[in-house]
Amino acid sequence: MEAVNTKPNDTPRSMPKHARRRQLIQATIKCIAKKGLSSTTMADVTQQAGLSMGIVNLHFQSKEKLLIETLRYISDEYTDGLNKIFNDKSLSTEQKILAHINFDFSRAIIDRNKLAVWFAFWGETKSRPTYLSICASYINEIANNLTHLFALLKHQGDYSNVNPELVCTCYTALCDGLWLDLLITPKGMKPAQAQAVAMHYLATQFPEHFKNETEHRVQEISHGNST
Amino acid sequence: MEAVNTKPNDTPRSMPKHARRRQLIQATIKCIAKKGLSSTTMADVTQQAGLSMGIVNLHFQSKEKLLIETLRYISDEYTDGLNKIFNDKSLSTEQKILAHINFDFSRAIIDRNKLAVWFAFWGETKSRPTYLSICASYINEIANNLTHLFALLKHQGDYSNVNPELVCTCYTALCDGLWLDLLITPKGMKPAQAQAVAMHYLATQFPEHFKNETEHRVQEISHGNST
DNA sequence: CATAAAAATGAATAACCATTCATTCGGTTG
DNA sequence: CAACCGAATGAATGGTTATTCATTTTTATG
Repeated sequence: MEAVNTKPNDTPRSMPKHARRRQLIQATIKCIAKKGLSSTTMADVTQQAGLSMGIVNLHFQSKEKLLIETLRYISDEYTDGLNKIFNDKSLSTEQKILAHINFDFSRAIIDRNKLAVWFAFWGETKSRPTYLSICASYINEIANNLTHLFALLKHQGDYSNVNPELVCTCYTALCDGLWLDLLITPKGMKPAQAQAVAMHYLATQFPEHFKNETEHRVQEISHGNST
Repeated sequence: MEAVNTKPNDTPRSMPKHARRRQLIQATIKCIAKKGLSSTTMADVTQQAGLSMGIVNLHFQSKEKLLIETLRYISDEYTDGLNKIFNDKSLSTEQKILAHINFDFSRAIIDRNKLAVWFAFWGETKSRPTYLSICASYINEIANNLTHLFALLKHQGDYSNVNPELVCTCYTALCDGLWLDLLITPKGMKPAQAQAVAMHYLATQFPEHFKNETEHRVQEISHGNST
């Protein structure tokens, strides 16, 4: 009964399998961010993890499978986080949507390392059916949940001509596009700004709920405004 | 043995240099779409072009330079097309914005081969300063033009609380996000639909100008709507 | 403590790939 | 037509890289 601790201690020869796999996946993310997907090698990944060459094949069989698991990892992290919000019974519809925005632009998610990984994989979906199907499935899941939230909100105000599906498509695309801004112009676009932009759109659809929220956010950020 | 050529006429030993370069760039785009950036090889590209191995180094010195020129090619094609619109004196502000939407989702631009290329390069910007700077520069140029158009439109209606910069950021991000939808869910999202979504956002900001335009577009596409 | 099982190592291997350059080809010129 | 020259070729080269596996290290068991 040696209660050897499961603490973030460095390389206790034997971590549980899934932990070692996770360590390698995290190293992969760092490498893709640092060198790009196209020039990330096994040697890079194992070195980044502080382990030896053969370790990836031991745990993942092949490089390709490591990459697939890496995509699945960030995609699961993302959907799990969102599902916690969607399933939280203590939150109102409005609060869930606010929580979505906060989550979508939270540190853990829009960390530029991970953004680079997202885009790298998106860029390969056309040639790798496996990547495509992983992406397609999380996209559908989230779209269903969001559409449902917007449909609920529609009946909590004077929103008779809101089209929940359309709003979901628009809002989702907007968030993805803001991720691109965060990746490409990190100096020019801050997470809080991105959030304000997303909120600004929601306010156009659900002014009774989000108008005030929007105005103070946008004001904090942009100084040149209405005349 | 299929050397799918861009030109009707095959390989007249000596094309003008720039034409040969363009041929190789187009082959590169096809290869990136077909195999992904990370496993596109020189052999792939030259074979796709129906030419011999050494040809890329002859015309571009290195693979890396070929890739840079490929990014520059699609980025120039994009900005040139938009600049033609922005500089067209026969178009009103409103017409320019409509032309932007049409262009942004026109066949030539949202061809899925090219979308795959865009995302592949975006995914590498974090590790390649050259890619980043090419992207940053076209993004800025377009943002300036669009912001200007929105600022002009603001004074052609009752739009006193429109913030042109904010609208530009939002609209641009939205368009990029819609590109992602077109890339990843090609079966689920058609170009015309993407246009309708973008238009829908513009109508929230400039209803006097785009409201009608939007309604008929959205109706054509989505059937479940307002109640 | 001895032994077995599991995990990890990293040198060796084989496949792959960008680049080079001596040679060939095709068009042009005088 | 002959001589020339830039364009194009593609076999050869040398550097990388994913994968393997015999060996070593660590943990678990009795």
